[in-house]
Amino acid sequence: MLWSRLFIPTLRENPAEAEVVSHQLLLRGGYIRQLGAGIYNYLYLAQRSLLKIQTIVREEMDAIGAQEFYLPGLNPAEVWQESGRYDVMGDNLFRLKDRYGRPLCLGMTHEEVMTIIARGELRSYKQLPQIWYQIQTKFRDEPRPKSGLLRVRQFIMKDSYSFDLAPEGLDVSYEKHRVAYCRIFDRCGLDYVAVEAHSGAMGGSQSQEFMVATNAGEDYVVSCKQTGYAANLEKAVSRPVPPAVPDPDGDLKPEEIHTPNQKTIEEVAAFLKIPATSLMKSLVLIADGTPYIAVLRGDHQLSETKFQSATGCQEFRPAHPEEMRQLLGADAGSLGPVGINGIRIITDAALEGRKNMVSGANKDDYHLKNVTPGKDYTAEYHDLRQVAEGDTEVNTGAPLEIRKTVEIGHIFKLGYKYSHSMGLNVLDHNGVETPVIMGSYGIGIERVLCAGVELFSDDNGMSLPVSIAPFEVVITPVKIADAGLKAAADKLYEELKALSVDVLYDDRDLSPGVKFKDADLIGVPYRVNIGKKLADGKVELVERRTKKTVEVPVAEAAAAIKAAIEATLPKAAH
RNA sequence: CGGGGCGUGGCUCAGCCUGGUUAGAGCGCCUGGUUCGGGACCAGGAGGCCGGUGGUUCAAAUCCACUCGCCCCGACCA
Repeated sequence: MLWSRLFIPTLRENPAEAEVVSHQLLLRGGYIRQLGAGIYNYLYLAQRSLLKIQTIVREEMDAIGAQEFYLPGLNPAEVWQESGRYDVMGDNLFRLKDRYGRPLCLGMTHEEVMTIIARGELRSYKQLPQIWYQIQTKFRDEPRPKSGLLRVRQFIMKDSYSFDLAPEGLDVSYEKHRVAYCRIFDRCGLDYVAVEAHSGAMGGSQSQEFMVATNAGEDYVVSCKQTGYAANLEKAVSRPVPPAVPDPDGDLKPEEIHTPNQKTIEEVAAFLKIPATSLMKSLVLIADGTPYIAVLRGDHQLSETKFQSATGCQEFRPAHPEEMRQLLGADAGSLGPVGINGIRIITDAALEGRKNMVSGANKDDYHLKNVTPGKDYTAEYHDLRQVAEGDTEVNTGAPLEIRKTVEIGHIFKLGYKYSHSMGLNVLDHNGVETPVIMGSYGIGIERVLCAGVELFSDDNGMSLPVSIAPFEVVITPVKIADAGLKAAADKLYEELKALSVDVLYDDRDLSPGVKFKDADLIGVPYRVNIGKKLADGKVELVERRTKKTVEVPVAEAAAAIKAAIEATLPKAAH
């Protein structure tokens, strides 16, 4: 492609609205333009990259025997009503009406539609397993679109669905996807981790997220370099930092102590001159209308997802001040689990075995010392604690790391949720109607691009992996008006095209600095400078990411570039 | 939905508090010329109903009200 003929509107300055790196660079590099909040135009460069990503996804999905469909983004409301998600999704689902007033919605995913196809056509176990996928635009009315292409209201997603007769079959389909996803993200040149994930409101048992570490992300991943353990913070488990001081010995009885105006853990700890690890934190929560008390070590944080799993509730919130007073007779700051009747108390497992700790006394300005969980109140232990900095791996005690990440893919075992709610059954070997077990697997196409940009950029712009860069190489004659340079560039351009290299030819009549800056900005992985060294029959081959420059004879340039590109591209699966 | 910020040529921003000639700058863009190894230089030029509506005033980019849009934090998020 001739750069002079292309629409690549690069920007010298960062647009004011862009905060995260990928957003800034995609805007500056002329990849995208915003149309509205969370709605973007993908211009030529973005489209080229996204198509390359999609091609990789297709090849790897096809390689595991998945079949590509294309399903509507516009769905009748009944489809979603049937599964119950029309209500569950709330405002996240875009809803509209047709001219006759019939309710429709825009698909966020396609479990329902796929299930409808399946239940109409899959009749026998002989037709299983099936893996169906599509690459489609999805819509979500995000409460807060942000971070450029990372959280948007319209985006492209590869979603696939597996249908199996039995859990063992699902295990196979799931594993196929896991392997395919690794191949896809490897081929896209990303550094990622597959982590254990919370299965969420979707139901289902096992679930893994593919995460890329970046500050632009919104998820946290806990990982261990030594053991390879990796999990979403929502689900991660760890060994807490041991208590700062040992618990007082003896079979002591709870005893009130006056703690005037000492409310927060820090205040109480300072006042009593004991570390936060010797305190108990009591939280009053209203889950699906029922009050609960969650008890944790003073320095620990409640994990919302773990609390939800422990109680099995749909949603919960902290109790209002009046509710706390009404239920426990004291304000937040003096609450504790001792002497409570009729409220379920859930204690974090980190308190198991502790004794003679300090908790609130359920009496303003008083705390209790010598509280022993399980003795002074009934302790029902659950893992409620969010993993914190400094924790160590459960089994080995190896150090854990907490990193901010962005989710680029998710695979999970759906189970029978849709088969049951929507009636997807087949006849098994014995002619008995059996519900089909499903899996669901997604990849955010734009997020793969964003992750590539986030991962690989410097002050000059992006340096995308070869496999997803819009072009593989850019030819930059230093001075296009120089007939000799132009002739050499023309020739190299033709040679590279003949070798099927994705080549961009910067034939613009601009000063070299501008062309170098632009090339660096849009992130083309290789650049060939054709300039004064041509007098010696040489051109420069520059690697964008490392800035490494080698001189090669013009005649060998095309082959050298081809070889460099080949060397970086992992092969497709078959 | 709660909190904060911002809307002025394509981009980045100044001007607004303290109303008053023709609304500015840099970058970009167009024309001509000189340049040509990391965002060149000279000369000339085009481009803005100051987000919208209503109000106050002799007079509004500037003050007031409403409204729309965008960004950020929080809440939320298969």
